[in-house]
Amino acid sequence: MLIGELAERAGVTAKTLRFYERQGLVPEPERTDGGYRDYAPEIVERVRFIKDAQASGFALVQVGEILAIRDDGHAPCGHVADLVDQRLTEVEARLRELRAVRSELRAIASRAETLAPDDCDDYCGLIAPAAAIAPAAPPRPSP
Amino acid sequence: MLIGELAERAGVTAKTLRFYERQGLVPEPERTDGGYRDYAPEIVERVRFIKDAQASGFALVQVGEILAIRDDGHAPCGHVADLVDQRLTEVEARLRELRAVRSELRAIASRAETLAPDDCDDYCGLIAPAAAIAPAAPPRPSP
DNA sequence: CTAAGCCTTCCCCTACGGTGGAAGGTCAAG
DNA sequence: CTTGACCTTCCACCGTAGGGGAAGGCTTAG
Repeated sequence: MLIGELAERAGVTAKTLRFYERQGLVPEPERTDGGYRDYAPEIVERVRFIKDAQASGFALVQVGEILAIRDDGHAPCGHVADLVDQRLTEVEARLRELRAVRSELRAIASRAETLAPDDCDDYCGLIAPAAAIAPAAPPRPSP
Repeated sequence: MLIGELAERAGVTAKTLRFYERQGLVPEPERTDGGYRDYAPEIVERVRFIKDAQASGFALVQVGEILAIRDDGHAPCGHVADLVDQRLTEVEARLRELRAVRSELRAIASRAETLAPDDCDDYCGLIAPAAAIAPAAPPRPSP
């Protein structure tokens, strides 16, 4: 199977497949006499798995770890459970940040309904008070 | 005021200030005879405003738009209200995505408690069903 | 005179997941 | 023989918000 066919069957582009190969997510396939990549049919499943794992919120590095364990002949379940915990922590942190930003934006929106432009003497009277409420990135612990 | 002093007063680095200048967020200041940037004192407020707007969830491009309106002598309130609506829409979309990812990760975590590694015959029995549930990026509308 | 502590410009690097394009090789059909 | 569709490699770039460090200039105190 040439790269174009694999790409179509797996729902990605050929560029993406070469990228995955460079990242070590997809093994280097055989080559035809002409130098074309010649994939075994089961690679389709591998690429689909990569897409599924991405859709579940894993970064490609993590997908790579899972695949590497699998390629070593082990069941990656334990490592996957660890990765899930990691990702859940990250995702929840990001959710908290975004909720803070959202409430800040909502506060601005509600101020916008009451503040007359004439009261706006600094750069923007709507925005200025923001820093006092949502210090998302604390300036203290700089590594 | 030289760049180091402005940096310290505004709570950013000198690198950041030069970056803001390149992005058009801070006007090019006068220069001393020696070629050093020499800022007017009120620039401190401008840089602080940039930080506040960032903390409220605006991207630097958007802060630039607000400042440009202000520099034109207008009150940017109307545009700010528009920007707030835009950002709210984006932030809420991102929140929905992240919530979907989170519930997907939770589903995997709960499957991990029941699935024995032996039942895991494909790449990872925990992950595979994901695509059916959380198709975050629809493959159809590709521009 | 010289060393320290500022400042200058310049270019590259980070993470993330690819995308775009140039220059050229391969393969099958007409 | 040529055209067109496919493939190859390599290099560069997208966005975001800067950071790292080199090589050199300015200023001031000792």
